[in-house]
Amino acid sequence: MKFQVPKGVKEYLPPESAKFEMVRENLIAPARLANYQLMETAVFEDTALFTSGVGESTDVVSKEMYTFTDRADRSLTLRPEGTAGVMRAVIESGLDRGQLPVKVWYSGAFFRAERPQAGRYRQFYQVGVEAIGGDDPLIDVEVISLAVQAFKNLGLKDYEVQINSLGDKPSRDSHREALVKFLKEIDLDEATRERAKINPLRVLDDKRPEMIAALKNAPVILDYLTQDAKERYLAVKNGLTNLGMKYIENPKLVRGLDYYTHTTFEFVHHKLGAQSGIGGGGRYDGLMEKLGGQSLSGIGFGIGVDRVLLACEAEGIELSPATHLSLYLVPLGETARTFAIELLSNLRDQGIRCDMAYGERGLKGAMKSGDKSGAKYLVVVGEDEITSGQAEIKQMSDGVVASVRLTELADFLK
RNA sequence: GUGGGCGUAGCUCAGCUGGUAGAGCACUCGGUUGUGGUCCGAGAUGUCGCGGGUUCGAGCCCCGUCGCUCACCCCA
Repeated sequence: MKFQVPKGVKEYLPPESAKFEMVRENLIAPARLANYQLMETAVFEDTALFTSGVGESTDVVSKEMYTFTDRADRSLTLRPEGTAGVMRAVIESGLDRGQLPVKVWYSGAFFRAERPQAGRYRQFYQVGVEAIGGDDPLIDVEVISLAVQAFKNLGLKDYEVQINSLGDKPSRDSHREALVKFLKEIDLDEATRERAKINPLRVLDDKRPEMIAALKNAPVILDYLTQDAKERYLAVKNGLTNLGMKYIENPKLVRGLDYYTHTTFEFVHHKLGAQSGIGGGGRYDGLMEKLGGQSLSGIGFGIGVDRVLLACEAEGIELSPATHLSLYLVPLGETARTFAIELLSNLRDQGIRCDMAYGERGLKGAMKSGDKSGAKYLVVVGEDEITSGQAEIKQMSDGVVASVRLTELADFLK
């Protein structure tokens, strides 16, 4: 039996894994600077959390969940998204009874049982933030700006920020009424008619050219916003403009999860294939209450680490690891090997990144591995060096050699 | 769930109208008993995805199957 990685799971192995690490760190950094704190929540949850939180009618819940039964016959599901779990944990722990807003970030694997494709995996990685318990439109601005800042730090350019407002309940209700009426008058295929019945809003999201044409004059929610919703949307847009952030209004932007209200946004990259959304999110007033908590609003985003990595590659962005090996030791003989491992341990104690040639290899072979390790310096340690305490340290880039006392190696490398 | 493309060495791939399996890179050792990268030499590695069929003979043709991949749907 030859085992292989489960279908649709993308693994990151060295040396490419260094790029993944870089991307993830860059996505997290702006959130840390803005006082968001880490939240590490359950990877699997009670299935009902997602069916009621994310919404029965969504594709995610209706056909993409990894659901299983445990030994006590509980129905559990591998998390397909991050917000519901975070909300559950906040309510459960009472974090929302302290100072507001609660600002948290998370990073980890999520699971959806879809047919794999470029940039779409069954196990994928997201970095997300949530700001819970604050109605200030400036929080919406902050959340969007965190993502934009992260993209900027990475050097991403060829993408756009799309925004829309889904309004509050009264806005949605009157728009829904108009939309249903509109949809009744045009020709729809079976699947779309079905979707229209469950959640007409999502019909607008159709990307097929003929549907886009048919929906050209469909009522858009922006025309049905209540005064209040309109003002709040305007405040968000003004906030973005004040920060010098470019965005494109997309009145048909409807996100795939049911809990969104008011501000919604999506980051779309231009050089990816069909899966061009590198992140997205929005406001979710009402979600917490629906999950059994108090009535607090919230807003957050999820950014796909896998897709941002692909986007960086598509733009030709160099993602080299920030730190590399500074010293490589080549021991000659058994005594030297024992000496070397001890020396390594001391150096690492002082924060030096170092490695050595293990095994009994010829000098040439050991030098070669030193070369490939990418270390900045190399030191050969044999009987002579151990007795004299003096060694030659070689700079690998140009072969220049200097003399150094072994006891002063750490200082030399710092 | 539906459709297209592709499965040959660790990796990237070649392999003619069917004739008995190859290159480059990487790896190990040596040329140089204590100094890498270049060069030269040597070595190791394959159930040609799997199963069946046609044939004297199949990596190549046919059928099935599994996997990967891209796209639809949808999303990170």
